[in-house]
Amino acid sequence: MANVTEISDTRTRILDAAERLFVEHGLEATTLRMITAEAQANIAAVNYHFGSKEALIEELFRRRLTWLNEQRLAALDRLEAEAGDAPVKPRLIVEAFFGVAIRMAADTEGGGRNFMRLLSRTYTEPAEFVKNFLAEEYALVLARFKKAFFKALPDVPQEEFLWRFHFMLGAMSYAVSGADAINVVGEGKLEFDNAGDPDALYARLMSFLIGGLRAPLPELPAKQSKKPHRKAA
Amino acid sequence: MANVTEISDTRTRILDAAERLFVEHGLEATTLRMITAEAQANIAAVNYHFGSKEALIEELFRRRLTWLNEQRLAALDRLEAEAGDAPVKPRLIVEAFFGVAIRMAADTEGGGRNFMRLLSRTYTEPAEFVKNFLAEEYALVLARFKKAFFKALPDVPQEEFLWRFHFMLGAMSYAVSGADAINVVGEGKLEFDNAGDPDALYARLMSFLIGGLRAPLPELPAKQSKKPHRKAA
DNA sequence: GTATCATTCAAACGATCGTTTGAAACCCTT
DNA sequence: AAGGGTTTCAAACGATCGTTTGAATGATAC
Repeated sequence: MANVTEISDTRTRILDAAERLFVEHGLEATTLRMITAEAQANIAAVNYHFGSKEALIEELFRRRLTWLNEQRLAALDRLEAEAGDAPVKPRLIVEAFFGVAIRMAADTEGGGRNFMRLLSRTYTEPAEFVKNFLAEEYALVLARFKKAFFKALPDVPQEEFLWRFHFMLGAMSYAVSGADAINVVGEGKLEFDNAGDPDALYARLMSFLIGGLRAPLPELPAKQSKKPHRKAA
Repeated sequence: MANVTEISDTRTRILDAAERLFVEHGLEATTLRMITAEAQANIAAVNYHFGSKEALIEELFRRRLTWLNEQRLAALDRLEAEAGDAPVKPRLIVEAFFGVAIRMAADTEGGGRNFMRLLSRTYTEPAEFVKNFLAEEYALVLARFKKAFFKALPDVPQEEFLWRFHFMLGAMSYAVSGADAINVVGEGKLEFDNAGDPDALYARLMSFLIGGLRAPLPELPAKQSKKPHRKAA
């Protein structure tokens, strides 16, 4: 162990370079040679420091995601402490969960923005080991927030809420992906760079999310009694 | 040309197989050998019928996306014809744009479901040629719908609306991705298979989208007068 | 100075990728 | 039955992937 206080700078350079490149090209299309070239390291350094490309990806997500979810839980802790036995207002829970993420996505220098764009996209990533890893990493924080939401929204059926939460995640994902995709919508006519004004993006997204969360409950089509089995049409 | 009425079944089998596999593994991770194996065709058939993997992907998107967008435009045409000079109600425009997509996503037999899941994910796809292709394919339909929305929502600033439209696309994307990602949220506790009840999903998503679209406008942070250049903090 | 460890490096590994080839098989018209 | 055009096939192409190797280099402790 050469230097304990500044653990192998190569490791960090590789992680940072990988983060940038994964956002730009995707997990599969980014090669270890691209990464090590950008990190100014040798190709063998990846397997030396991480063991494999897969392990590198996991470590890359872990170092940011752990922090992100800790922040989320801490924010929820504060809210629940303030509220005492009363339920926390839904809007505040939404802000605790998504606000931390949007704030992280606003960090252009520290790489938080890159990571959030990567994370958003990865939520629907097909690769099996990524899905499993994310599910595990999210389990605790999701359980806590779901519980808080259920308590805060007693009039909303739980299944309905879970869907709305899912939709909210989608909206946030696209909000963070930002200019990548929205230029398709905006046709370049308007200035669509959320890095230019993260506070505005935050305000916009929150309005939208709260609006969707608090929307009138849908009239669901004729409830098929419990187990329809839906044989023939 | 062997048979004009039933153009080379191999072509179609390859497209269908590719669609299934692309959803499951992603564009990059799906190899031509996997595709031709599933399609019961020879590996060379892809390059014979399409020219390249890239061309196969474009053709795969084109055959469904063209139809989808035609349906969207037709639906909008009907709405505008009914409304005459008056603006069409926002909720109806939303239903025209997203309803067609959700309905397509409900088609489990014809492959529409697979395609919509693929399309949703691909909207944030990093691959350059995919982005360009999608932007081109979407240009017309987006222009029409944006115009209709602007007319229907004169009180909403256009930039605000474009963001909300962007958020709506994200919500729909996740709605269609369905069980893939939502099991992370649902933890398998609830039954989360939108294929089981597409009508319910449609109703849920519409409520959410309309709620978000019609949400109170956000209070944007201190408007930096036009061109802030934002040098130092 | 020397032994010991951690790290870096150039080079090569086998595997697999998309693509190409040239011949065989097939189909339809004459 | 013969011919020409279309489609399929097994096999191979060069390129590039993630990974491994073994020696060179660096830093630390004795």
